[in-house]
Amino acid sequence: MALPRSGPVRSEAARLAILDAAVALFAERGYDHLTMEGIARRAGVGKQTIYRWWPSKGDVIAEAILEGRLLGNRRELPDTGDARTDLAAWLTDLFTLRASPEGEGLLHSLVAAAAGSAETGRRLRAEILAAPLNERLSQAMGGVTGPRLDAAADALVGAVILRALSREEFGGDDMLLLVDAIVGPPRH
Amino acid sequence: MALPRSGPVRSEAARLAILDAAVALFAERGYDHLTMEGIARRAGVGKQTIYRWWPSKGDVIAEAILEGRLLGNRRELPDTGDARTDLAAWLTDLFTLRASPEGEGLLHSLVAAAAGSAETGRRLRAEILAAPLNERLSQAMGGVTGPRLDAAADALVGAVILRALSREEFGGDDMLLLVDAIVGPPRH
Amino acid sequence: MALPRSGPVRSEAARLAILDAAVALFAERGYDHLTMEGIARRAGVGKQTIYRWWPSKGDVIAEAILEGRLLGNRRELPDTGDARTDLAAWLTDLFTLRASPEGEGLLHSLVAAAAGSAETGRRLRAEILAAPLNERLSQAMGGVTGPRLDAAADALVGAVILRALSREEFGGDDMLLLVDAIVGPPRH
Amino acid sequence: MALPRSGPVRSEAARLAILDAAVALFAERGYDHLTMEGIARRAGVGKQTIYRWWPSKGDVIAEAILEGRLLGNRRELPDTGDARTDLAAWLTDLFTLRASPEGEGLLHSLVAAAAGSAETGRRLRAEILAAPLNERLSQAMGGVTGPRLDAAADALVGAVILRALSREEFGGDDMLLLVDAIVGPPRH
DNA sequence: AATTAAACGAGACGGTACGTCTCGTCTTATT
DNA sequence: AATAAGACGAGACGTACCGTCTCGTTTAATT
Repeated sequence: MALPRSGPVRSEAARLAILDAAVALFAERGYDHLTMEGIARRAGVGKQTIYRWWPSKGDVIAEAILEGRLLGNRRELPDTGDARTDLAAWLTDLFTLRASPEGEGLLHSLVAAAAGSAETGRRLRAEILAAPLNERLSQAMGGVTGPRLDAAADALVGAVILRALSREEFGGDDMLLLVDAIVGPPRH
Repeated sequence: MALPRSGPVRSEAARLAILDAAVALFAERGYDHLTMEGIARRAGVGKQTIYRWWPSKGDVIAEAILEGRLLGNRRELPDTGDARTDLAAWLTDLFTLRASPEGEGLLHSLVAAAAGSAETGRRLRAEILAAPLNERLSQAMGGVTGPRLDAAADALVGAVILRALSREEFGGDDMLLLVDAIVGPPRH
Repeated sequence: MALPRSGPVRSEAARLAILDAAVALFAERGYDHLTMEGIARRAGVGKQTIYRWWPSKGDVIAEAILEGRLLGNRRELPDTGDARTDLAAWLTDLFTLRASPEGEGLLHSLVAAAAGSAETGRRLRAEILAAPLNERLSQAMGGVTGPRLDAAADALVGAVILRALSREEFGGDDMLLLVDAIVGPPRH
Repeated sequence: MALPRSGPVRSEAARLAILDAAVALFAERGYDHLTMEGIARRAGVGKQTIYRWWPSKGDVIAEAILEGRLLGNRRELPDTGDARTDLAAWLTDLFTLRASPEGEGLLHSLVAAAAGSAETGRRLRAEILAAPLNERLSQAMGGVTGPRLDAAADALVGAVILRALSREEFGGDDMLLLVDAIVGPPRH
């Protein structure tokens, strides 16, 4: 039971303004040009109001991910009936996140954020590996679940991240190859 | 034809002192506490001497990786005769890189460096996925080479990186499961 | 005619807690480390309770002076029969106010408070130049009163303040010399 | 003998810009609205450049006083032949320093600065009590010098400061009375 | 007794300034 | 010409207070 306390209550308007500002700046300039001061300025908020609720910029971003503000609808897989091509298409979409107009690319920024903040790391993986992927992947692998499925999901997404980090190109054929390597070759 | 030039030539002593200092600070405090100023101080070198030869701290680290100063002998796989357990052991070793005494863990720092610097990203993957891994993996997969082998290598290493980023635990059994998922189940 | 009003009246307990806290912090850390927030914290009082009754920290201190909490019994002169040495002793006592264990010295703090707040300035002079000094000084000067006496009193106290501000030393002999300069030389 | 050092030398342009800015802001807004940040902004200088050479705003102001930028020609006494009226006129001029267009008055600010900074206190007294006053005062008192003269000078200036602090009015007649009290009555 | 309204404690809010740290550039004297 | 040293303008860091503004609770005088 929470002990009641008098006094003003946390301002939801400020919270939203901060997350909005953080997301906008993150998209525009990337994670490591993101500053607490910049967020406060853009949000029209005192710095202390950010520090009061989040210990670091990483945790602000983590909360934004949790609310689905950074990945948008990228979490949902297409459904053409062919799980193999659906998975490849979704991975390609994830991969191309890395190229954003200015800044270092959203995917690199997410990875940088994850590297710097435990909470962001946890949430990023949880978001990306959300239900839709697991479900479809499980189907494609003949109903596998548990650690075996987790390993496959991590391998799929991890490979994409690794190639994005290395600035390797990754064509549609490569993506199909990757899916096959993990899901198994197409059955005739 | 090289145009002749008078005056002193680049100081190898300074170059080494800078790389040594960068590596030491990187290991002690992690990538994002690493500063140009700190490197110069520790190396006993003017800041300009760093800026003259490297555009950013990411590129200093990239050169250190290239010279094998950051991963040490972690590039070499054990050889017990059983490729499956050798690969799992090597991946576990890579994964445990993430826990360093202080700072954020070497693996997180390497990932942060890779996210922030194209050159570091390229070199990091090239280093980790060096010949030893490819060779052994190829053997374990029955002589596969080319894009098919690359996909498997990326999946293996990518999965480890993703779990490290998410601060997920990753036991020896999980690692074997992962290897099996990609290499294929153990043949009797 | 006061318009009648329901509701609680001003809390004397809060008023005293605030003045106590202000005096304690003033003595410990000096006028310019004194903060409204610190007073509220120490007094166990909401900030608004201070702002409701005083417009600034200077006015809180002014009220504390008015109630004799800052100068204590320093307002009273010794009485040895010899007005000349009594005055010198009292001035020396005032001067040594300037050396307090920590902080900038009570006298400097009082002067800073007076410089920053009109009300404090008025009260400080009124307090220091209170009846006892005027009476004794008048006697020593052969019954002079009015502007002539005021000028002498201001000269005496002002000289001490000026030397305190300049961190000049001021020995007992100097103090006698000062008294003589204003009161006139000792009559045989 | 100073040990030789390579590297850039202190920028005189920056030093002057800082002192100019400090003096301007001091005059416009008073000592306690004076901020390091404001000085840096106005001077077009990094904050570190101020902190590199002065530990506090008090010391910046102290240096400005030392260079005669704050009191201007107020240090010089008029010379009408009558020392008594010259002294009174000069004291009146000093007193009216306290009324500046906006802010708290230059004299209050100087006193606040002196209360907060030992160096400023020392320099302020040295500046105000400079040679011209001492010389004229000595003449008016029949050639007195040494501690006896110092006491008189401190009494004169101290009385003016005390009345300024207390926001007491101080007319020309009062000033003559003060001079007489210390210098002695006019000889016929 | 019930109503009403202000005083209270607590503390969140948008701000400003603090003093420190690092950035990348520029200026010295030395080698 | 490259170096070690480090001053410079710039600006972010995380903290401390400012003065204002809710909150929910407590306390009186008025109904």
